Amino acid sequence: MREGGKNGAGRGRGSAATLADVARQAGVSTATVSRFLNQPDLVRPDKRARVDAAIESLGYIPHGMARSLASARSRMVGAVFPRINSILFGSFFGELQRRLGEAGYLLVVASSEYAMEIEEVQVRELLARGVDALVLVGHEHTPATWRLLEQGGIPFIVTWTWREDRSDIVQVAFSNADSMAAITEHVIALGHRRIGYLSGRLKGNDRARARLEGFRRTLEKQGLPLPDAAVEQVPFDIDAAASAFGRLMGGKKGITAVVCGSDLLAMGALREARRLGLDVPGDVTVTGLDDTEMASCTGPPLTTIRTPRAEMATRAARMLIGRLERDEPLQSVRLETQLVYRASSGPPRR
Amino acid sequence: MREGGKNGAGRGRGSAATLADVARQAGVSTATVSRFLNQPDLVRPDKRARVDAAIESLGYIPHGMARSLASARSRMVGAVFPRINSILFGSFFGELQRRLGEAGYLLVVASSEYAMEIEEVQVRELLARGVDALVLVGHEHTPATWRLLEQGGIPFIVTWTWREDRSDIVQVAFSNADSMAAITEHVIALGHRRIGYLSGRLKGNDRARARLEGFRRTLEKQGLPLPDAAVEQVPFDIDAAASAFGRLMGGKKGITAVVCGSDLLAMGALREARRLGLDVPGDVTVTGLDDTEMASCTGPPLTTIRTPRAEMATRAARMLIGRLERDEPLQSVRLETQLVYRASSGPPRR
DNA sequence: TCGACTTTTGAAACCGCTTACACTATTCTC
DNA sequence: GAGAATAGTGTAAGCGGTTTCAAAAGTCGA
Repeated sequence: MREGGKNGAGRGRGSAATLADVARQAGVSTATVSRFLNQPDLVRPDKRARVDAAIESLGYIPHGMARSLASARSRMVGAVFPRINSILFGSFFGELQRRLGEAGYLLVVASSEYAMEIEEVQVRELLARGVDALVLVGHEHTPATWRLLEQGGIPFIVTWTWREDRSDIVQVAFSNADSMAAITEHVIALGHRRIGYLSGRLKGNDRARARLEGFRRTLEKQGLPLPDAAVEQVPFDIDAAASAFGRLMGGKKGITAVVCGSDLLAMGALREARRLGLDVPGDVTVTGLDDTEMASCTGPPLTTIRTPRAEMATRAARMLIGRLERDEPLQSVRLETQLVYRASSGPPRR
Repeated sequence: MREGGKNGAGRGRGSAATLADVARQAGVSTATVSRFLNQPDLVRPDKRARVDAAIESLGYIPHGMARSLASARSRMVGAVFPRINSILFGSFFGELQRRLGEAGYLLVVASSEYAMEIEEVQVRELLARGVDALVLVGHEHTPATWRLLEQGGIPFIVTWTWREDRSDIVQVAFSNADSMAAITEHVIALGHRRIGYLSGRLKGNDRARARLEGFRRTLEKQGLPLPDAAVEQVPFDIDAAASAFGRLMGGKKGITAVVCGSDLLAMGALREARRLGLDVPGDVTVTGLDDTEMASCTGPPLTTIRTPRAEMATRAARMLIGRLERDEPLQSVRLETQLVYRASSGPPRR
């Protein structure tokens, strides 16, 4: 360890090397070091080498915050999800993180716990942190949140809920209503006539609302009845779904199929069916929506709809990067979903 | 290309109000506004009101980066997980985020994809971003990573893998080996003698290695054989697990139980068992480890070990906050796990 | 070798906020 | 009511980079 420095000072305890230290050591100006870091081609090879060596020898790590402050770009992208610890958003978010990471961006997440007021706080927080862009789930946000987005002056993308009528908003999403309609048609085509619906909480969740609407629309179109008692609304939670399923099957409603608003709810339903000794799909058909990783592992494997989570993430990330790096325009994309027919659905036994 | 470009255009938040604007509008100095933001009690009520009004009327949002730069604290905590999009880490991470968020900290995550070199880059990146603390998974990291942690000068916590011999490191974790030993004992107690093991990749994953070791240790202790062919190692992936399970059950190895390194792998095993027409647990017992949310929904419900993910997160968050806010010392905590006996395990048929 | 250009550089002005320090108002003590 | 102690405020120096601007260095054709 050499101690030959001019002043001897500068190497405090926690004080890491700064760009100025590097400049001094390399015998160049701070501007040159900065250029070396950001646009190496602007620096002549010989100095480049000197700076490189200095950085190496000092173990210099650029100070991100200082950098952001000076350049007005944080290279962070914010995302607010209803819940982070769900397989659903997890797979989306993991992919998003990966793609952004490849381009040198950091993903910063917050979870709103399905509450719009919390979301508002989170958006404000992320904006304050200086994220360069924002990814949101759904179109439902408080007026204040919209205002923040507007004033924030940064690009943002709405995912997960496609709305035909929002051409003013950049969306990378799929139609929840159409997806649910598709699986409902499948169930009807199998011959079911008395169909129950198990939904997640509708409040603050336009995905859930759109799905229920898709279900209703389809039943109506086919002239099938939907008694109020055939719709259950519960928190997104396996246990809650299980007991709701019990309620749907109880009484003498004669329900032969339960369409669930998501895979998670369907899992709760399947578990309860097993507990009640009901055969699926013999006694009752159960369907999900999402096609999560474990949909193929339930007992029985779940008929569901595959939603393009990874693709949403990839597209959103690519678009955002294009916008941030090369000022390319953002453009809405509607993605498609697909029915995955497994063993949990079948014709009613009658 | 737009003329005048870099200079006037004001990218980012462009014309957002600054603290100086607020000060001017309120007729006080910037120092006072800053105090108002950070230690309101130091400001007299009348000025406090004026500043408050000014902030409100200007829609002022403090500039996080400038703040961090000046105060040398970012109020961000970094975390590097092997994979983000897994239920496993998701539940941990969601809780962590919540707890930290409550205290005004932002969680920034990166995923290493189970590769130590990537992890190293991520740690460097997070450090560069100025996180105030770091949460890691496992004890296995590259030498350079350890060096970074050392030099980084910020507190960090290792989670998920308890190691008795690392009293120098702050851990909030459980023993993977002991957990696996416990479930293996359960399987042996049921009467199984020829037991297969389905493991995730061992490289760069000390959790997986510890689990395998716990399994081996228990078999040995009981004097049971473990032919090489009875151990399969695959990527963490349901499909891979499924086919590995097929290989274990193929041939005439006479295996009556397959102990899996994680719930995810067990799900793959169950799926394949169903496909092969094997009855679980009649023909073969299958166990997991983690007790993920859907372990109760597989067919049949999975016997597994509950790992304290939420508690790890809570504790880690609390400790870190205590350290960061009140300079309290960090202290290792060993958490316990618990066998959850469900329907996928039972005595061998014969 | 000289002048017209084209790179490369360094000095210095910020970026927006925190905070040490000095100073002025208040409150307290006797 | 004077002097000491305390509370509240403003000034200005950073924090560690980026970027503008003009000067310095290098290139090239004649």
